[in-house]
Amino acid sequence: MDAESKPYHHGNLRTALITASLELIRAGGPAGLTLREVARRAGVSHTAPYRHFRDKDDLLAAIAEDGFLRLAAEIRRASALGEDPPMRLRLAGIAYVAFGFDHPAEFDVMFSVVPDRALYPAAKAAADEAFRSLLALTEELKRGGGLTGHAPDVAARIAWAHVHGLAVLAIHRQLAFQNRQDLLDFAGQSTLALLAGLAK
Amino acid sequence: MDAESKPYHHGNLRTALITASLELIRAGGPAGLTLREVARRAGVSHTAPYRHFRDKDDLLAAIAEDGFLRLAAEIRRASALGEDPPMRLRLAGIAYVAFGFDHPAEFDVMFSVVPDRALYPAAKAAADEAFRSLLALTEELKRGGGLTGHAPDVAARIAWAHVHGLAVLAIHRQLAFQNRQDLLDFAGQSTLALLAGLAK
DNA sequence: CTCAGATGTTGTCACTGTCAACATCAGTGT
DNA sequence: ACACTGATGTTGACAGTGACAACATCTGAG
Repeated sequence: MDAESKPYHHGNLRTALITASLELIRAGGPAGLTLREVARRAGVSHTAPYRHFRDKDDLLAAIAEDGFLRLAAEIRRASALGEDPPMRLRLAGIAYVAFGFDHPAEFDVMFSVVPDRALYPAAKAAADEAFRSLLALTEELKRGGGLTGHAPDVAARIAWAHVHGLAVLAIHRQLAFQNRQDLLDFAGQSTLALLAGLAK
Repeated sequence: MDAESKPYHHGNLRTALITASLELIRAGGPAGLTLREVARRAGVSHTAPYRHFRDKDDLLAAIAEDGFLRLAAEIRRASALGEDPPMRLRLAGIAYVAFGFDHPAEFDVMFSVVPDRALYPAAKAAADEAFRSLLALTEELKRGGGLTGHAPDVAARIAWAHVHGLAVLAIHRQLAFQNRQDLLDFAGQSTLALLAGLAK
């Protein structure tokens, strides 16, 4: 085929659809996402997406899954740079907030758009993996003596809620930060305070 | 008019529309909200809502405003029961989480559905009032010596993010609580740890 | 080299948000 | 007492949407 003619098959539609979806959500929020517009951007007919996703929610679940996998990777990457357990947990928390700030569209989809995660096992599994990355760090903290009075899984949920709230509020501009660095500095302070409290 | 005939004017449409909207969101999430279905439930034609709300977002903003006002009231009510500043702040935090758990539909709308709060001054004012209720408590905490190393407004934002994350994750069933009381107990533990950290 | 399954298209349907034009009512000024 | 004006509600229309069914095209396993 020459450069002008389009092949009947796209070749990489599924990925292209996810990419286009993220663009749309970034531009107009979750409400700005339209299967037909997604198809248009991928240069494909308005029902082509149904060959790759059962319905709109299924597409959102795929985006969420992808997001969780990348979040988990990001947490592990960042925490590995820390020199002791408290520092590793803090770096993980800051990475979480940074991920939310850097990928607000994915983040929104990951936590609020998908209706019932139980219906989307792949997305659920990815979310669980992200949580386990955090849990591993509180378990390590416990062993290192930096955690008294709380079980590691309790501490993991506390820490998760903490950074999650920060990320959500920052994304929706409730916290009036000027820039990314201000937010991350704030996350650093905030997680430090929480760690002090968890240590006793 | 007798009981069967409908008057031409509804009499209390605005309120009825908000009530019906909340029912719909509770049942089917924000995506389940449809202006036409709302109108149907209020027993009114499909364009009647436009006499009370500029468009769908305007209706959502009204729901958000109402929610923030009730949240602020709830925070003040609960915190007034505490005997010292740390306890008052803790009770406020628990009340925040309880509000999210008890009114998940409103909560969702308040924080994620309204696209740009700046366009809806009434909703923004209500949100600011809720935040000020929290800020008053951290200022009091500072005066009482329960807050070192952070300015009251920083502490207020940290506390807000903390309980907000808890509420959001609980609403979306990420935290696997069996019931309301488990969640509130958890919020109690969690805010205690944070307060300890903020005290130094 | 065939042909079955995977991938993409056309056409259609019920439903949605919104607008314009019109109908009815409630209350105020005289 | 009463007319009239603004507030409230209705009818009808339009373009855009998610989803389905029927059909077209391609690809690779045997």
